[in-house]
Amino acid sequence: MTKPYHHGDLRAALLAAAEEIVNRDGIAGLTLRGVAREVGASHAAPKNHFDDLTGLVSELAAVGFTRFANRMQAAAAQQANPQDKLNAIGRAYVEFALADPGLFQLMFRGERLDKTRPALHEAMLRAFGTLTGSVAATHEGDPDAARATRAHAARAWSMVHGFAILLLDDRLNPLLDAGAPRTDALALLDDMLTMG
Amino acid sequence: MTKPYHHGDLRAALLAAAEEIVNRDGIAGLTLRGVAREVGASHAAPKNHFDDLTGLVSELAAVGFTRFANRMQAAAAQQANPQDKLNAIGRAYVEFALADPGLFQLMFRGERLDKTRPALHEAMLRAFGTLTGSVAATHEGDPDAARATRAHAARAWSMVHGFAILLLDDRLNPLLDAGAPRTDALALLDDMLTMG
DNA sequence: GCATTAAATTGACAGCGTCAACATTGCGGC
DNA sequence: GCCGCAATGTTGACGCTGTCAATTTAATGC
Repeated sequence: MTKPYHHGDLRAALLAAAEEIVNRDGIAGLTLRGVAREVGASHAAPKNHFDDLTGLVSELAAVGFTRFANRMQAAAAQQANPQDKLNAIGRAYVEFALADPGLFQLMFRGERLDKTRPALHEAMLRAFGTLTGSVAATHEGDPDAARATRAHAARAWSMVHGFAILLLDDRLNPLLDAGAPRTDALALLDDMLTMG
Repeated sequence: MTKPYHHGDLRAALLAAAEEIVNRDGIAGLTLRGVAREVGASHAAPKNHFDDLTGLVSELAAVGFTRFANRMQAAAAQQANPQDKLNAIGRAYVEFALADPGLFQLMFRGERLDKTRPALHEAMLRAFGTLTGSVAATHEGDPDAARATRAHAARAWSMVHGFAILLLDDRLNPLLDAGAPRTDALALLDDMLTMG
């Protein structure tokens, strides 16, 4: 907690400002100079903490994936049997996307991400491991467990991810109640998760 | 076929160049000036045919969605029963994404798309209508058809879309055969589509 | 207390999207 | 067949962006 140099933990301030901007103005509105401006620093200040825009975006994505993994684990912990845990993770997945839409989209924008950064790589492993691990738990004692688990994990993950992405991009509107699309979306997700 | 003005259908040439660039260099490499440069026009030439970058991107997305819809319809036409048609559409969905990755990602990048453009709006309706219509065909005579169809459509669409997106972003690598990820991905998709 | 190193600023550069002013080309009316 | 007009394309400028090099400021290590 050593009060650092000139500003007072500029690195954390930049990350916080970046998250606020991306959730408010979308990814297109997230700019290196804009973030610096927001915290009252010079336009090149971020260079010392993150090398370039890819660095800032990647570190912010790491923060996002860590929180993402925590949410999913917390949701799973409130359920008893494996299938309920998996459904709770799916719900947490979509709820995270709805709560922090800009951050969520940034986390899955591969082109501006350096996945070899340790913080990001580790956070991604933890988030995806939570999901795939929960799928594997529903296949205990299954004869052809390996193959079934792989397909099941890919299906569960693709389903909730596709739903979240399409939802954030207003692509599912034709299927949703025009009056309350947000809450209806979660109802629709429940139908998807619990149908045959 | 009237040979137009100075260039010779500059509009079509710009769209073709844009598609080549986006599939080669990714979305980040698609620039208004770069497209103009590619076809030997001045940097502001695109303004006459598309108002701005959003216009060019939207018209290119319209081209993409039209081709996308055609591929899905052609795939469905080769199958007899409704369930096979739906699976064929899912396969065509992912194969399109793999064949034209840049174009596919651009088509689902809502922030740079003007969905009110007639060409884009119509092409999107046709593509998504193909998919949801095929789902509805599997629920003929179903008692609670409306609700079941909605959830089924959302699930099928989310599944193939999430799979395509995660695949293009190298997110599914942990689940894929490292030796031949592309072909293995289609095998995994088949497992997903045909599992219980 | 001083040298060294980290942190932050300043100024510059090229590339970008966009706009306004201008030049060129092809078309329809006579 | 010519002429005015509208469509098409070019040029130049503006502010914005990311990035780099040079410089200044502040905190740390000895």
